[in-house]
Amino acid sequence: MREPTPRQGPVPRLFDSLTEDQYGEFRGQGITVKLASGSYLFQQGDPVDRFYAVTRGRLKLFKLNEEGREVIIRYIEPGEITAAITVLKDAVYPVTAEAVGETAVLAWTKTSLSALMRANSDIAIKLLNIAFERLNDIQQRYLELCTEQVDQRIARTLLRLMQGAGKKTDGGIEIDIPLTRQNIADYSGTTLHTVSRTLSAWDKNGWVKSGRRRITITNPHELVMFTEGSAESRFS
Amino acid sequence: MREPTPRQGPVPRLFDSLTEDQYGEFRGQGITVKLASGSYLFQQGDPVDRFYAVTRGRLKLFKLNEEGREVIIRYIEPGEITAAITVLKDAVYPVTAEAVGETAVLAWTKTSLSALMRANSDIAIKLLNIAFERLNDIQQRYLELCTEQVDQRIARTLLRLMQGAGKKTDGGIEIDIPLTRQNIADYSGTTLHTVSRTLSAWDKNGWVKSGRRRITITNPHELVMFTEGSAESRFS
DNA sequence: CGCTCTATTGATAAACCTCAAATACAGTGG
DNA sequence: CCACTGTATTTGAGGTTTATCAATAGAGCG
Repeated sequence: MREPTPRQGPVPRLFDSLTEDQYGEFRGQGITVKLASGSYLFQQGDPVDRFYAVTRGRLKLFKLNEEGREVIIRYIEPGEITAAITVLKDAVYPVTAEAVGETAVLAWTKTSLSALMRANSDIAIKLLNIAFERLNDIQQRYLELCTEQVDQRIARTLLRLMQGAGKKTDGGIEIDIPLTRQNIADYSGTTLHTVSRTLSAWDKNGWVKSGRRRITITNPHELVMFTEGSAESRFS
Repeated sequence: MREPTPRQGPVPRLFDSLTEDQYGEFRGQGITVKLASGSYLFQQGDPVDRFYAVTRGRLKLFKLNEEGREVIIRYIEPGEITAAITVLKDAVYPVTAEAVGETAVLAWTKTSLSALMRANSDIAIKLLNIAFERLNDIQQRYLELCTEQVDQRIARTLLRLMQGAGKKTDGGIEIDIPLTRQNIADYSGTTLHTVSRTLSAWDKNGWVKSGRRRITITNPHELVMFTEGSAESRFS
């Protein structure tokens, strides 16, 4: 009995505990927003007003420092949510959300989510779970940034992107996001030049194939070995 | 009408929404654990079984990488909680918690916290708030680690420690935690040598006074300016 | 007073960034 | 189909930051 609105994407994991009726009703309260590639859903410093679930495309969440350098916090894939802090308090978004490719999101107001939380206590638990997962992820990456060399971090970045947006092709697993060298640098904590050099080396190695805004991981296993292997197996 | 158990420290902010009776009852279900300085409350990889609030002293939360390098995630001060993920699922601790100085914590079981959450729905909200705060904090530090130079990060580390554990003295604000240069390095993402050199310079500057395991910030204002000032005002 | 842990400081080296220039690529409009 | 344009990528050279290595000095403790 879902489908009071036409199906527009995966059901966000947040709503796993809802019945189809409950989800249908809640979904009906949300507004679909279509975003052109590169447009901002919200920006760092804006007052928080909505809570979002991505249904198509993806969002890049990033922070800018004072000098305008961009650091990518994470990509929000279809079925994932963002800006959940909306429910809790008046705040400002701590990050900017930019659409990567043609993207659609569902947007709900503060009040609508609060009502849902009151009606279904599992939602708060689920939100808490998601928050802890993200805390874990960023803490792990913080560790890596502190202790690992740049090529190891780039390898990890590719594997993470593969995890979230990998598409099996005959040549390997393609990362289904148009990514520039700069984007990968912003995700790995380095510069586009270093990323370019590293990918070139791995291209020759046969670990990845990459072109303009396109990366295919041809040998995920070696890449994993490289992230684990503590520096002895640096490529020659 | 609190005090079914003797008062042993501040009421954790998590419990703000409880009445004194409710808090008293819940507190009665917790067990006080005393920790000698340097002992571990739990370790990275242990199965999660308890949820804790610090009542005296403090906990250092850190992660170790494969080579044994330590990275400090945060300090848990009296009145703060940790290991809240306990309530949610079977997991392993993603960090190690070590007592810094003589430390006391209250420990509750999974079931006891779950019961409280069912009885008082504000607890889940409060937990969510705390999780978001910590997410924010680590994301901000992740940004800083990506974009700032080491002396700027050390300055920020000192200011953060001052915020959490600063004690006004006649000479300035003393950080009331015994910290080695290595500790500060582990919190700033650098080495003890670099920290030592930097603190020496700032000692000559008159910004801080530091000795063995002891740091006093004599000029917080200049230190703040330094974190904001984008590199032009590097000390001579 | 010797032992251990911590801190300081210098010298050296490595990793990586910055700057610069050339090249490749994908559209676009003629 | 092709030249044109803007963006993305590659690659080299050189410099800076910061880690590493090594040696010494100081502080606290039994």
